[in-house]
Amino acid sequence: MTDISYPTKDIRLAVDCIIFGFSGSELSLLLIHRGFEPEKGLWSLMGGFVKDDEHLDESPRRVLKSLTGLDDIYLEQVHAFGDVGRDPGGRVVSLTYFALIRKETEDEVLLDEHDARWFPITDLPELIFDHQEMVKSALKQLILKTRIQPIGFNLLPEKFTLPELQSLYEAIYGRRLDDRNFRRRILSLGILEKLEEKEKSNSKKGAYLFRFDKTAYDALREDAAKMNVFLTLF
Amino acid sequence: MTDISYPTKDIRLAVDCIIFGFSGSELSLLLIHRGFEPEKGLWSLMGGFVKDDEHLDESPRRVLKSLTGLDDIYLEQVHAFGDVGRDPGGRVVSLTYFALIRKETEDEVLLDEHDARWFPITDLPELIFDHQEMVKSALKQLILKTRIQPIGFNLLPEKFTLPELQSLYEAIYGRRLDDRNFRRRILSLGILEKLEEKEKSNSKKGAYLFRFDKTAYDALREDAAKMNVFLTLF
DNA sequence: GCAAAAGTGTTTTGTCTACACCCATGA
DNA sequence: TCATGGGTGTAGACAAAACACTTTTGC
Repeated sequence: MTDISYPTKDIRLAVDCIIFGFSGSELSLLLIHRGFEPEKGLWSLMGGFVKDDEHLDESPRRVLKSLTGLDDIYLEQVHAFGDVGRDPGGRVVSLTYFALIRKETEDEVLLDEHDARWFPITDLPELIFDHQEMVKSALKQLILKTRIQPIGFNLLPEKFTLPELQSLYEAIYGRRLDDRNFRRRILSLGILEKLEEKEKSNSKKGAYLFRFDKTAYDALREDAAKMNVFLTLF
Repeated sequence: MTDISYPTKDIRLAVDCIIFGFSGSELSLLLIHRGFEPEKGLWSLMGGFVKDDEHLDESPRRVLKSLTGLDDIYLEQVHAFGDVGRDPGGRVVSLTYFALIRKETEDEVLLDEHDARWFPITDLPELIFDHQEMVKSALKQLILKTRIQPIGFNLLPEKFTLPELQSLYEAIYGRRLDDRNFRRRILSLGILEKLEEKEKSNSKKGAYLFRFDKTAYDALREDAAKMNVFLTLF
């Protein structure tokens, strides 16, 4: 939350966004520099108050649009934080959402205006209030969800290489994966469409580009649902 | 939510509890009969408004205490529901919590006073507002969580038999499990302490009682955490 | 021709599945 | 003695883990 007015003594409802991005081999978070008291100078999640006539899930969309210029962001509600006194300005209950965005699609000018910066998830600055805890729970949810739903693709360009995809999983899970096993596993699911093109910016040989095949995934998921069985992607 | 007053035009924050219980071989939900308009005569989740100076997680505890007389209930926050117009009485954002309680520990008199009744999860009555959706998401979370954390024990007495435990998992997952495989798997984790006593109410031979061994589980979980690896219970 | 990343296969190990019979006891 | 639920073992299928070398090509 960045809004500094706390008009009533009643509970106010805010949203805070944990914005994940990925590039190279690093998972990172978009944070904004807090230019006012309290806790001026620290960093915080992007947030805002929920409007009276606004659908809950619209609220983070509006906030993200204002920060990045982007629509169509993958968003998932994480948790409501409501300790009395968590926000020194009054009783604010904050709903957190994590967002997955494709870095380099965001609007640099808007980011600058908000004094926003990307930080590697492994090296975050000090955050205001309970935002550290919010990040932690969002990351946990991202990890769990990634295992069972193909949401990671929202962090990659539409076309991506297998080494890129592997790096992403490694960044999310925080551990190295065996390339051969990774390939075999992810390809065996049949949810990746191999393209003819190669991406040559990372190597001389070039790596084949793939695209996520939503239709194939939906079929896979339906099969699993029919048998009341758990689907694990990786 | 059962409170019928909506004092302001601003967003009000409520909690609704999805109360799971287990007995025999059935997972069930505790619902209350709605005695006033709108939607009088239907059934609803137990709920209430969050108080101005109340810690969020305290709110469902208070609500549950008033309904069942119980403290020390396993509670987990699920999701915030905030469609504009989801509650015809005003803008109410409702936070849902699922609760796991040991049936037969609850206070019958209080339940009667609230016109509360247990319903099998497979055969629920019509619910008010979006409570159906709330139940669905809570059940989904229960299923997912059960796989990776030993929360099911909160639905069983402290001492339980393996057939009981298996029935519980079957009820939660909604499918039959092989007894031999179930036993092998759950025992191999080493998180159950076998007692000398037998429980004879379900069979002539009697089944050994077990107790959840939290210490062993914590050690197991820590090992998994160290290796950044996923822990699956069943 | 060499450095750097992409791509490929096999063996071993362990885990999950499927499946059928004996045991203990109260009635 | 029989009906009922509790308890056990094994073989085969499958999936995961471990592991090393070849390919391509820009420089």
